[in-house]
Amino acid sequence: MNKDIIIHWFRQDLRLQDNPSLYEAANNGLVLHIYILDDNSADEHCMGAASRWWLHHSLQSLNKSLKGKLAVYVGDPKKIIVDLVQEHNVHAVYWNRCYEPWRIVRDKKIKKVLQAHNTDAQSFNGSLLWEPWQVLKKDDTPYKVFTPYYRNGCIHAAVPRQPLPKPKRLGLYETGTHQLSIDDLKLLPTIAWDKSLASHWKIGEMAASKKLEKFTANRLDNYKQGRNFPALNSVSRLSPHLHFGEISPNQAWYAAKNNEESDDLDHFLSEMAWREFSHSLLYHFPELPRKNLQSKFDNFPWLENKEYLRSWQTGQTGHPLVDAGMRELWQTGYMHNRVRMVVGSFLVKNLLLHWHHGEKWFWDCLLDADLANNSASWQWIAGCGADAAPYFRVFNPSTQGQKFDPEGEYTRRFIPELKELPNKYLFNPWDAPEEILLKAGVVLGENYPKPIVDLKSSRVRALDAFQTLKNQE
DNA sequence: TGAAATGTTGGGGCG
DNA sequence: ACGCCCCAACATTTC
Repeated sequence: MNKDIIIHWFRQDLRLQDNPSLYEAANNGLVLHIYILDDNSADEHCMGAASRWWLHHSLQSLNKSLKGKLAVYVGDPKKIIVDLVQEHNVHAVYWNRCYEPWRIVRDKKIKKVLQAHNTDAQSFNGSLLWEPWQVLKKDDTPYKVFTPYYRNGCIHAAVPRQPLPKPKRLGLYETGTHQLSIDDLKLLPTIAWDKSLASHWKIGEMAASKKLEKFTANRLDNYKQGRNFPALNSVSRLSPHLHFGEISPNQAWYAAKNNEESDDLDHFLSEMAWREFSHSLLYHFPELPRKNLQSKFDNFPWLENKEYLRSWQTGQTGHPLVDAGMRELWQTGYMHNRVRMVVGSFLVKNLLLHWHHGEKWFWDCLLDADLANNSASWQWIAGCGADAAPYFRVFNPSTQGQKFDPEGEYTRRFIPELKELPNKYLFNPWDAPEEILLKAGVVLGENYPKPIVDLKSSRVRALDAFQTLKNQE
């Protein structure tokens, strides 16, 4: 009978480096490394299909780093962990905190039960630079505006923890009775739609570290400007790695800081801080994923229109930059941030569909789907969030295309049917003279859709809808 | 981390 | 030389 066994429960921290819980566990005894797939606690925010695909591969990678000793389970974590504690004389269970409201509720219960079993249960900070309860205004209420949150709150809070090394020994303990394999979690899709995803991503801690290294070494110098141009390779694309914890924000923060000071560096750090801000909002406003933070939006006259929604989801709106973004999402599990804003604005404003529809679709399709970031960002673009874009800030997808994809490289990459169309009409093919369309082999309504809404009138319609809220509140 | 409408200014054409 | 108009370029306001 071994009294020194500690469980490290992997959750959104699928890495060995800079893992506070794992570090503590490995320094104090034999470690039983576990992962539990819990599909029943999250209600409508059960993990989406793209995320499950990523998770499968990330677990494979982690298991390899653990020499095949990662024990995986499916079901209720409370029952599974309590059973393990009793069967193996585990004296402590450690994990890194997650901030989804359903997880907070669940984990609190587990902590209580473990304490009742005289088992030490400890949680650590492995996913955020600052804990949401540490960055508060002077009156102890949470910040609702980003700039003071970051400039006053974060910067005056304690500096983020320096990354921890990988533990010297992993203390790999095996239960001996364990049966399930990662394949048994059935995370991969039954129809093989994931082939195109695979060609775009390398998954796992090693790949994440390399990507961070390359980003901070080569590309940070043009980040501030370059991040607006979806055709460029100027953004980090670290978001899925961060979401699954293949890399920690602390690692990214300090890797970036090791470069010389610059506007680009500052901008990258502030983008990292947006991630912190979203998590803080979700923590302090647990209804963020469903409920408008500005309640006057509860009466917004959203449309219900299945055709609109379907066209948006499949990248068939007839507005090239919107369609390019939506097809990028479908094909790669990712969308460039500039384009996320454009498609978001288009859904909520030009199509007048509820932001929940966008939030749901992104949740299912994005490899970096993250409850805090996704909810906060949709509320931001819809105008109903805490520090949101004003509702009347309607993006014009044609103008945005001309500004941020001037050569059409990004748009043509995902809409090959418009490949031959000259730049002048790439973002407004409906204005192109007949002979130019003919020459480019484009037949609107046949091989590329006619626009499902007119930009000018749909913008006016959106502003009118917004006006109806004016008298309230 | 908007875009369109409206206002202002200043240069050039022209009577 | 002058006033007038036009309009591009830029600034400000509004949604």
